[in-house]
Formats: sequence, structure tokens, C-alpha cells
Amino acid sequence: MTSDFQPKSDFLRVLSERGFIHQCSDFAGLDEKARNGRITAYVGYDCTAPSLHIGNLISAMMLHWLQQTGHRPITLMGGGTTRVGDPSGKDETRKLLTVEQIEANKNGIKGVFSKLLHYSPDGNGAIMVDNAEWLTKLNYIDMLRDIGRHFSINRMLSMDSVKLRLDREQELSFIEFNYMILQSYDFVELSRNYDCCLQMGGSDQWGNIVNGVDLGRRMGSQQLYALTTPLLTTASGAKMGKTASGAVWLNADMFSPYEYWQFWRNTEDADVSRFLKLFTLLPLDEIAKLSALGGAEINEAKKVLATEATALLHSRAAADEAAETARQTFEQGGAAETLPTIIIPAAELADGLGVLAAFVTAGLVASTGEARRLIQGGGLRVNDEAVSDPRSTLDPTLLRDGAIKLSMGKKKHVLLKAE
RNA sequence: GGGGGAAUGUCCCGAGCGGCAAAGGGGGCGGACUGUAAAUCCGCUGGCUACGCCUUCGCAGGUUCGAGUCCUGCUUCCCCCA
Repeated sequence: MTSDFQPKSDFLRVLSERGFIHQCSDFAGLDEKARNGRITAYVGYDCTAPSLHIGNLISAMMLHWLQQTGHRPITLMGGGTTRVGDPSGKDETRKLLTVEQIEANKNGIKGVFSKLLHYSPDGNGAIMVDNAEWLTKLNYIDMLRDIGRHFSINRMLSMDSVKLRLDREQELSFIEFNYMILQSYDFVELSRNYDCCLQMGGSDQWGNIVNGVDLGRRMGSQQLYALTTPLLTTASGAKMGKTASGAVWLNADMFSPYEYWQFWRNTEDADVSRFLKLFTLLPLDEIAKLSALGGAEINEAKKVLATEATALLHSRAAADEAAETARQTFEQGGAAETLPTIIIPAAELADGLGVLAAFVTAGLVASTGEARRLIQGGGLRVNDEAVSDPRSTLDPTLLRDGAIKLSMGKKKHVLLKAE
């Protein structure tokens, strides 16, 4: 955390109170600027996947508060930079994505922001731009002369993103080495065209952002600022956002509102307060009350966290439905209608469907082998009864209200319906 | 250009005298205990039409009853010399 500086601007005060701030290039200067008028700030998003994930949410939330406190957010799509690939925090070169993939990913990512920001060309309406617009037009010689000359290789070699690779004797290709130059240039470009003076991002972006600030100074832009968030980890130190099945995606078609709700519901006790501040819009005094709950009561706070976070990203209705599904499933031990459902042909069930196949079809296990192992460990249940024989079959007599409830472990349930 | 190393279970790290579905971690998953938490303990962590069959140790061949392990060629990476 950066000193005990007391921000006077609404913007930094909110971010600071809610725990968003890790580092800032010039806290006092930025605070002053934000207090004296509307500023424009941006966060860049790489288009490496068809959806953003939890790790991206924290910076998106910063943009939200930026707008709420009267300033203008820019969401920068990395349509250009993704073609190069950011080496920060990565052990190995990522495979280059095709231009088509990048475009497709970009379109997948865009949607999320409309949940958190108002877009409009006027006032403090958010704007979305794509750095492919200017990066793809750069001419190599011009770029070297205008931009490249401001970069010192000596200094670039000392940047974490580069040093790490070199220290570990892992290859860093020239194309990746250029990433920070392009990102720096983005900042200057946005500062010229949109009067943007602040770039925010995760702490792993500090080096890239500060380089942009520096380039701005060398190229005679206005004073630029850098602001980063802490790296999102759980209280036990694990990197957030990775689950068994992969990342916690923000797009509903990749990670359903119900799964999303469950993700937050399973937060560790020690993280509840921090996450309420970061990922919900609840006022701080209310969060303080919730955080004060001790022992088993903290579960109430987790439900609020789950519902508020889900409502913010998906919708209030989806959040309430997820909460209700969870209530029926976990608190009453029933099978809520709204659990994830898999439909199979009625004939298949009438003929007797093998349990192993059923669990594979339901997507609860990846293979029949895994299903067998889980059965041995007592981890699979049909209508809440542990499965003991891998050769047993499911038939229509097991239908309860038209569905068979398949469960893996205590938390994952799927309804199997026949049609 | 010359010399020397390295690539292992498709999550990662990492052992591996010619008999290996391959030691050990980490991570993940399941079970017990709980509060859908943490900590702790136990189990699992190639596939299948499953007491049997099939496919795995960078790639392609070869020697052998049998190769991750030996030989040849290739690819990629690292180190030293130039």
C-alpha cells in the first residue's frame, strides 16, 4: 500500500477506501488533478480469450468508480497489442493468435463493459477504442525514429517482465520485447487524442504503464499518471480466478450466473470484507456491518457478496435466481428446478442408462474412469444416494418431479431430464 | 562454425541399473471433520465395451523376447568457445 496519503478527490478516496490501490506514480499530483476537474483514464484489455475473467474485473471496477465520481473511462481493446503478445508474468511465449481469433475474442469481451459503464460520446460517457486503429498503421522506420529512440535497452532489460525471462533462461522473442513499446505508445496516443492522463491496471502492468508515463514525458505530452491494483489472491495465497474447470469467466455463456454466484459464495472467511469492497457497490458502512459477523454467521455476508457481485455482472434477476437455487439445494437439500439441466432422449433412459455414462453426459466427470474412481471414494450421488456400483443403471423410476438429480461432491449438481 | 548438456505422465516441477502405467512434490478433485469457510487427516489424479484390452516419456527409425532407459538421424532449447 502506498503511504498514508489522504486523498482529497472523490475518485482516489473511493478507490483507496475500497482497497483498489497498490501503486501510484504520483499520488498527490493525480489527486490534485482529479479534484480540479474531469479526467480521462483508461485500462487496456488484451484479446487473448473470448471472455474476460475475474482477474480483469478489478480494473473494470476501477473504471466504474472513475465514472461514478464524474470522470471519463476509456476501455482500450488490445486489437493491436494482442497480435504481439505481452510477456509480463508469463513463463513462455504464448502462441501467436490469428487476426481472426483476436477479432472474435474482442467481440466476446466488449459486452461485459456495458454492465459496468455507460457508454456515450458526451460528458463523462465511457468510450471504447481499439489500439489496432493506430498500431497497425505504424511504419517501422518512423516508429524507430519517433518512439524507439526514447527507449533504453539497458532499462528495458531491467524490467521485471524481461528480467524474469532472462534470469530463468527462457526465451524472449523480439516481438514480445516490443510489447511494452507499443503499450507505452498507446498511452501517448490516448493522451493526445482523448486527453487521457491516467492508465490503470493490475500490478503486473506497472512496468508497462510507467514506461508509458515516461514516453509521454519524452514526447512532450501532458503529465501522465500510473495507478495499479493489488494482485488478486485469496487469503491463503492462491491466485484468484482459477478453478478446476479453468478460469472464472465473466461471460455468461462460459460461466453461468449460478456458477458465478457459487464462486463468490465459496469465498474464504478472511476475504469477505475485502471482496465486498472490491466487487460490490454496497456502501462501506454496510460492508463493515457484514464483515463484523463472526463464525457461521459470516455465511450471510458471503451470500450477500455472491448476490451483489452476480447482480452487478449479470442481472438482479439472475442473481436472485442463483441465490434461490442455492437455498433450495443446500439449505433444504432439494433439487431446485433451476439447477443446471441436461436433457437426454426418453428412450435412452427407458433402456437403462449406465451411471458412468450418465455422469459423463451430465458433464460432472470427464471420463468413465474418473466416474469409477469417484464412486470408489463415495463422491457420486444419484438423488442424494451415494452410488456404490459402477455397473448400476438409471431408469425412469428414479425420476423425481421429472428429473434425476446427479451430484458430484457436495457442491456440484445437475438435473437429468428425459424427453 | 566447434565442444558440452537438456527434452518424462498434455496443469506444473521432477526421479527414473533394459521388465514401467513409470518414485516424489505442488496444484486439482473426492471423502472425514465443519459453516457450501480455513486448518487438519485419508483417498484419487492415462483411456476403454474393464479382473482384460489400448495408448503414453520431443520426432522418426534401429538393436532386443522386451526400451523412457542402448544405437542412428532429425527438431527445439540451454551453456562454453569463436
